[in-house]
Amino acid sequence: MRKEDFYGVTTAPVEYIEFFREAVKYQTFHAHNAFFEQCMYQNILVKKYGWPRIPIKQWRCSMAKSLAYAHPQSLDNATQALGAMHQKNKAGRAIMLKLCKPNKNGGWNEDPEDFEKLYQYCIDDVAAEREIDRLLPDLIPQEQTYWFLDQLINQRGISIDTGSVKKALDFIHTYSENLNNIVFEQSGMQLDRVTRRQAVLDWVRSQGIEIPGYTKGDVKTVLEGEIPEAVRIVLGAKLELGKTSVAKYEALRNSVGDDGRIRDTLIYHGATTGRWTGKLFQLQNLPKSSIKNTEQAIALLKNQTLEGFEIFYPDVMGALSSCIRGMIIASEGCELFVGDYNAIEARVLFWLCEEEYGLKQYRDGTDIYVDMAKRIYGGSDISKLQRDLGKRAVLGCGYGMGHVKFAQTCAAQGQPITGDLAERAVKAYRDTYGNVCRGWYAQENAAISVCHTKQSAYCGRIIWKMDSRGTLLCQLPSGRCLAYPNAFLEYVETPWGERKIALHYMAVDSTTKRWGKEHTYGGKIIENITQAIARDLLAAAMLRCESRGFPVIFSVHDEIVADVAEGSKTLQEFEQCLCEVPGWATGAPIRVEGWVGRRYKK
DNA sequence: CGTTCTCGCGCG
DNA sequence: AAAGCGCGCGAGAACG
Repeated sequence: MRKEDFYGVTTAPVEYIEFFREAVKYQTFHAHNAFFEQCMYQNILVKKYGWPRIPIKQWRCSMAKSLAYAHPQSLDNATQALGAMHQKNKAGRAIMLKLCKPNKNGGWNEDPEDFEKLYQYCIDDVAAEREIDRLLPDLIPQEQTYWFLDQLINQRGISIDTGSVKKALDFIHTYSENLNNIVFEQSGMQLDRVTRRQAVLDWVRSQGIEIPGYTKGDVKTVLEGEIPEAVRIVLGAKLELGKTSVAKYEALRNSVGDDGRIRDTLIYHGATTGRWTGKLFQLQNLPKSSIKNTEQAIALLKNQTLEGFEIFYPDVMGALSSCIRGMIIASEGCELFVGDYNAIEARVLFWLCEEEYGLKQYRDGTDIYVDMAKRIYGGSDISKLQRDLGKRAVLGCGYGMGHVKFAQTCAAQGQPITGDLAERAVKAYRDTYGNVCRGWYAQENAAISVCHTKQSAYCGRIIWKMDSRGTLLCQLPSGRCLAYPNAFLEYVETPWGERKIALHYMAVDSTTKRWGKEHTYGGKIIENITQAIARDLLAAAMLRCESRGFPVIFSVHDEIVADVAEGSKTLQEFEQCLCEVPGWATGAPIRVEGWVGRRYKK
């Protein structure tokens, strides 16, 4: 970049450096997605041009603020949702992207008019960022601390076994090409690959076979029936190649840095409940391994040809999918310390609702799933399968699920049950943990009443209040608030056909990504709060880990992973660190299980 | 031809 | 009494 191109100002950069040297002593630096800004500042201005380093703690991020206030992530959508005066300059953004990429002839776009528009885009962006930073409430101090930790973790990155990733991609490409060739032959040259949903469905139906949709379940059901061999082969190929999980190897290859680490994969407060979400190589949905010895599979992946690998693992794609977690490895001279919170949400739910019987069970170490199974089945001799149903009830019925949905959920998880049994399970849960059910109605009523009166109110461990922008706030025991923007009351028709008042608010729809009207009810509110409290416990533990010599590399909702110098720490110290709870959570019955190893696994 | 929507997958 | 919830990404299909 020519020096006079810097924001269109022709003053010598040296003056800026002096200005920054002074400013860095006492100023904070604000940006929307400050991680990006930090990368550019550190790697270009500091490393190449000698500007002064800005410590993480002097950065602030309006994207983090927007997410924590249950508003959209992107600057564009956030300014729209807030009705800001300054909106994102979309045309300018298009120019920026154009100037970033080579043109068709491989040269660079150097149109001076485009540069003028680029400068204006930068100015507009700063105006929009300033305005929303002003409109949005600051993070509370505790959350600001968690955001600093988030930035540190995202900069630190995660060590990846890049050699094995490369080998797995070779296997995947060869194997899927072979399989697609077979599909091509078997379909009479009608289908070149099985990922074309509509084309495959049309073809299957043309073969006289009925198929409702193209989900794994739909395909499996059809495969169980009497069908032509060609259809069997094509649908079998769909199941093998339909594992989106294998695409994660591609994601890894595309996002790993030259030093073998992936960075910037966590989004602070990505979910409205405060949970971290993921991007690039999304860590929150890595498939669990379905094979016994993943270490062995990865060793074969390293040393064998595809043909050799296939002898040990005929389900090549399934085996590779099982190896993905193992691509995350400890850094040189380090070990992974991994800790998992046992049934964190069920425990937090009882604590939130002051459900004393459930709390006592967890404190006493009762097998709570067996206890629930006894109540459902009415016997005392509980089989493994019956305990499984008890577990599904304990983990699934805390947020108001009805028996029809419960039966569906069980079937989807491979344990189909009768409607009668589903009814008994739901009733058993509600009878046993009455305070949980009372919590649904209490929180819903409190939220609605505060929305109506605008006066703050306690409800158990929660405080509800309205802020000056009309956002309904749900203050958690940690002091953090969940936000329900533009809250208002309106009638809805319930699933059972009744008309009743419901809490409405604006939100980013998690599937459509659009800003729109939503409404909520007791079970959902309790779920939001429970998930949020579990996240607060996790965040507090991550911070403790960091300060006690367990450098955190990521977390997955109920699990913390640290990359620790070999021999410097014990597992017991780590588990102890995770088990502590902040003062606000005294009495929450937490249990942690940990392990140490060189490769990540589940 | 590039962007947006929809479906399907996998996790807690 | 009643209604589980929270995510992101890839690929294809639809749209402009």
